[in-house]
Formats: sequence, structure tokens, C-alpha cells
Amino acid sequence: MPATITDVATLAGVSPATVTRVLQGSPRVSPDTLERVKAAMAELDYRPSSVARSLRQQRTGTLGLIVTDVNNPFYPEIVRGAEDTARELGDSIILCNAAEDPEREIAYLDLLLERRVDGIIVAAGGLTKRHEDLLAAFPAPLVLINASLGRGLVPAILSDDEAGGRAAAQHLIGLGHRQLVHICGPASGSTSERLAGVRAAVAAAPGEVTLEVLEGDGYSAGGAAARQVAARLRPPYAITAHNDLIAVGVMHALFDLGIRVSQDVSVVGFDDIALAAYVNPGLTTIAQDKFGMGRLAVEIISRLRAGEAIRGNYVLPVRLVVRGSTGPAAGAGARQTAALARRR
Amino acid sequence: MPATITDVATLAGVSPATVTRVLQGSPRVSPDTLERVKAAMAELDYRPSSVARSLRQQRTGTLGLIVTDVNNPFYPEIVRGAEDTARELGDSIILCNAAEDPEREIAYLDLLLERRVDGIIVAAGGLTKRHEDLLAAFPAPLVLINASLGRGLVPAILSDDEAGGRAAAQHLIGLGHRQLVHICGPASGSTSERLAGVRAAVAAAPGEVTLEVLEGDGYSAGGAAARQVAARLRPPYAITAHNDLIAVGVMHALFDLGIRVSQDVSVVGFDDIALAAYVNPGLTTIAQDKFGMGRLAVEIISRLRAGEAIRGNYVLPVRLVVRGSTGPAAGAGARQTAALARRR
DNA sequence: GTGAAAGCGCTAACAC
DNA sequence: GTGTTAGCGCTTTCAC
Repeated sequence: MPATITDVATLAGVSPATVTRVLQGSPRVSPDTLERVKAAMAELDYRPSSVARSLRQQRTGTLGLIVTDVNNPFYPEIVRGAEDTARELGDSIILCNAAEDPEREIAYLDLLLERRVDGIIVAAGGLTKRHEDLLAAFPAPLVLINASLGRGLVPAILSDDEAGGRAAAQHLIGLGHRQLVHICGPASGSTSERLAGVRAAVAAAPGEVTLEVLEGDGYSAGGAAARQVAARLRPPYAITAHNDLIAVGVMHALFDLGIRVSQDVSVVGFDDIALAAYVNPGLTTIAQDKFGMGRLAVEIISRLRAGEAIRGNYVLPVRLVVRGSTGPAAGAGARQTAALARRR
Repeated sequence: MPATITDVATLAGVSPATVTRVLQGSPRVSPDTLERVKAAMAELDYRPSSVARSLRQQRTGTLGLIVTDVNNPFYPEIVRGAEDTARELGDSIILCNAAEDPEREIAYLDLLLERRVDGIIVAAGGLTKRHEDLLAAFPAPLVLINASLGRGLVPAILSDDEAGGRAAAQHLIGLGHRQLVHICGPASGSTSERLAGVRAAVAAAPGEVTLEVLEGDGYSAGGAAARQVAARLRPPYAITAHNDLIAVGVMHALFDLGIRVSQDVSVVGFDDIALAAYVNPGLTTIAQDKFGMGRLAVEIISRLRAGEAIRGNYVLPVRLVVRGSTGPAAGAGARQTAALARRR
């Protein structure tokens, strides 16, 4: 049994209230008392119970963070951003891994409410209709990451997907590419925004640029899509993928076909997960500010808690990261000989 | 303000104690009362406060999980294993990201004690002396992952590093390799165990097998070590790395030198992080049961909480995962022509 | 500058 | 089967 405030008070010969004052650094404590109380605390190895404090103060200093899947390389960085910021504010994070299961996500919402968390952050890929209704009238400060509720009642943090798609395509067009292929991810969500950006860049390009759009969600599907393309198109062409994992699948497929990434075909991903830097050649991609999303989410919660009325979407800028997977489009009749792919 | 148990009791025309009984599913409640109470709960959207309950019951149903760095691809899987299991047991996880900072790690221990967590899991790379003293006399159930206190007072979960090193080397020797190189990781910790395993396999090998040991912690240092080796040794030879990240650094360096991974030089990693599967060729590696470590940690905590006296080390088995980065050692004078590396 | 008293929301022991 | 009572450990008036 850990020592209680009463134990400390008794040992120091004061009342519990005085111990509280010491705990809070109140100036209305005589130096003498202060010292005695501190000594008593040290003696008893006293640690105030935040459980009791939470009950009394009606706030727990705890935030719930529901994540689609911690194992998805996209999320740990968001978790870091949130945890880091929470820590600075004196809060803790209860981590909930929804494991891609919407039911479980909802169960967590309940659990977190019972735990009386001061706010909840939901970093989830796709929201179901059921979520929408539940969240729209939610009895606690709430922020969404990478998802938004139609009516904008709940503050949401998003990446500028449209700008990202545009930057990816512009980069390729700037390298001289005239044949673009976009491989889509999951039908829902931001897919269309990224594609819309690509479309916009293609439309605005000087000269004639073609764009073909394929489905290919996931690592292997991305590879399959690439094979399909390779059977029809002749290099130089360029592929934008909805995310990095798809792009890596594309790169492997091209490699197997003896098509050189960068020299023959350029590839651009989206997200900038760690993998992008370690793959060979390095993957050119659109970086989302994942850490910043986590950070901002916690900051918004803390402002909501303070009574501010916040709603609407926060759109974070993205950034083109050029690595080895993109290169200038060689003249129309580019050699396609299988040989060493350029590194990074 | 959320509804309280008294609100429910009043609305249902019963005492709070009866509401508690309903909450706990006690059989000593008349069907009639049961129904009225349930109706009142629904009406008020009542959620029992686990804060109040925790104070009363002197247990929070919360576990602290201190992790060196969530962003390190090794940890998310441990987190998943812990969170998953905690959930099954009705517990929640407070995630603490130490960000490689030992001071911060210690600060978290204090914070978690104040929060009166039911137990703490520390998944940390290196323990300092200061940790040791603190943890050896820790006032809460405690489990370590991938670290152990000399005297074994605190239960620790480890991978069988020695067996892993042995399996890696045996795999290579079985492929006909006679020149082995081991690239070490951080000096402390399990480094030596893995190396010891490699040594054991080399010693037990039929015929003459040489082993060279190099430092090379981290992605780039691993690459540097590989370049050093390549300048001296002629293929076929084989490299075991202390972990996957080093191994990937090695693979890139070899690629740059025009040395083919698998055909000319085999490479084996350790850990089996996601990266290992996505790199090209796929990295042969020793898989640690990361999920199982997280799971076991939570299970041990729950048994400690139940009063069992548990100490000593739990050593989990590892598993050789063969991918494309290892292949048979070609005859002594193997061609070293730069050409396409075999895929996966 | 300090103490007494009340109460946060729940549950456990005991009564009936 | 149900109610009464006390108390978990803290903080917050309010008094002095």
C-alpha cells in the first residue's frame, strides 16, 4: 500500500490541506512547514494518487488515442507526435488498437468514456455510417485524423492530398514524362483527392500528357497493376501510386520484368513511410506530416477542453521528397535493356 | 456532466447499491428491479466512472508500457501484442514513448506509479545502472522485455539470441559457405549472444569455416562494414548482421559495389521487421516473436497481480525465415559480373 | 498561514 | 432482494 496524503500530514504534524498546498506549490506555506512536509514525503516515498485527484477534479489528464493499426507503418509517427505533445502538457495517452475492426473501434469509444478521458483522438482510415452518427453527438472532446465527418462538426486533421497528387505529377511532368499512370488505393477516403491532384497537374501541363488510372490497392495488387501497364505501354512512362506500399509493389514488379526504375520508368509513392527510404532505389514520395498530425490533434483537444469551440478541417501541407525512383524521361525510343538499376 | 450512479438509482427508485449489483450482474436482483435499473441507465446514457471505481477498488485496470521508441519498427508489434492481450483481460494500456532518453524513461516510471497502474512493462534496449537499482526494488508489478536485471529479481522476456545466431550461421554453412562475416550492433545487450551463436555454429561446422567480426551498428555503418569486407574478401562469402537494419545497409552497399546479393554474397538479418519482407531481394532473417513478447508480458503482469511470485527470464524461441538474400555458395572462382540481382 | 469539513462516484460490509 | 453506511485519497471552500 502506498502512503496517502494523510500519512504525510500526520508525520509532518500538519493537516492534509497543507500537504495539498505543498503539492501545488502554493506560496501560502511557511518555510518551516514546507520543509517538514517535504521531509515527510521523502521519508514515506509519497506519490499523490492521480486516481483520487481525478475523481475530485473531474479530469483525468488522460487522452484516448484510437488507431486503426499500430502496426501499419503510417501510424507510429502519429502516435509519437501525440504522445510527445501530451507529455509536454502533462497528459498521458491510452492507446487503443482497433486492429482494422470497426466494432472494436466503437467498443473503445465506450471504454474511454468510462475511463473519463479528457479527450479522444481517432486516427482511422474509413468511417462507417454508424461511426458518423455516434461521433457527431459525442460527449467528449474529439478530434479525427485522416477522416472527416461530412458536416464538419468534429474537428478533423487531414493532409493536403490534392496538392500532394499535384506535386507528384508536376515533378514527373517536369522530368519530361508524357505518359502518366495512377494506381489507386482503397476506393473510399482520400483516394480521389490524390487522383484529383494528379488530374489537375496533367490538365495544366504544357503539351500533351496522357493519364491512365488503374485499381491496385495493396502491395501485390500494385505489382499486378504494374505488370498490366508494362504489357501495354513502352517506356519512358511514370507511375504515381496512392501510397508507398503500392509503389514498392510496383517497383518489385518492374524489377522482375527487367524494367529499370528511374531510367525506364519513374515511380512516385505517397505517405513517406520509413520503408520508402530503405527500398532500392529510394522511393520518391509525397511526405505527410504524420508527427505534426499527432501533435496538432493533442493541441486541439487541449483547446477544446479549455472551452474553445473548434470545428472544421485542418489541412496540413505535404512535401515532395525526391529519391532515386524518379528520373528524366529518356527520348521516346529509350533502350530497355535489363541492367543494373540506378541506386537511390 | 455525465450521469452518476445516484442519478440512475433515483430515477429507478432504488438505492445505489442495487445499481452496483446490476452493474456487476449479481443474481440477487429481482427481474422487475433489474429492468427498471436498466431502463434508467439507458435513459441517462449512464457509464460508470472507472475513476471512482478505481479509487474504491484500489486497482485501475491499467498497465503502463514504456517503449524505447514507438517509431523503431521493432516495437509496434510488441505494443500490439500487449494491447491485444490487455484488452482481452479488460485492461487498458498507457503508452509511454521514452524517445531513447533514459531520464525520460525514469520520469515515466514515476508518472505511472502516480497513476496507480496495476503493472508496468518496460521494453527498452539498454538499462543503465540507475535503472537497475530503481527497478530491483520497484513498488509495482514489473516485467522487462529485451533486457534483464543481473540478479533476475524482475521477470524478463527475451528472445533466444544465441539460438538465432546459431540458426543463421547454420543456414549459411548448410548452403556451402566457408567464409562468414558477422557485423555487430550496439556493444551492450544481446550483441554478444547472437555472435556467440554464430561462433558456436562455426565451431561445430564440418570442415574449415572462417569467421570475421566487425563493428557496424546502424544502417550506414553496416554499409561501411560491408564495403570494408568487400575490399578484402572474394565471393562467395556470407554476412550475418546483428539486426535487419544493418543487413539492409549491407545489401545496399553490396549493390553499389556491383556485388550480387545471394549469388555472390549471402546476407542474413535479425528481428524480421516489416522492412525485411519488402526489400529486394527479400532479407533472410531470424524472426523474433515480437507479438508474443508483448502478450506474455501482459500475462505475467496479470499473474503477478494475482499474487504469484514470478522471477527469472523467459526465453522465447526464434525462427529462421528464408527469403531471397541467401543462396548456395558458388564454386571458389564464382563470377562477379555486375548483373541483375536475383529477386526475393 | 493553517485546519475542519464536505464531497467527487463508486463498492463492500453489514443490516434487515 | 434491497437499503444504509462508511470510506477509497484527494482538493476545495470556508473559517480563523
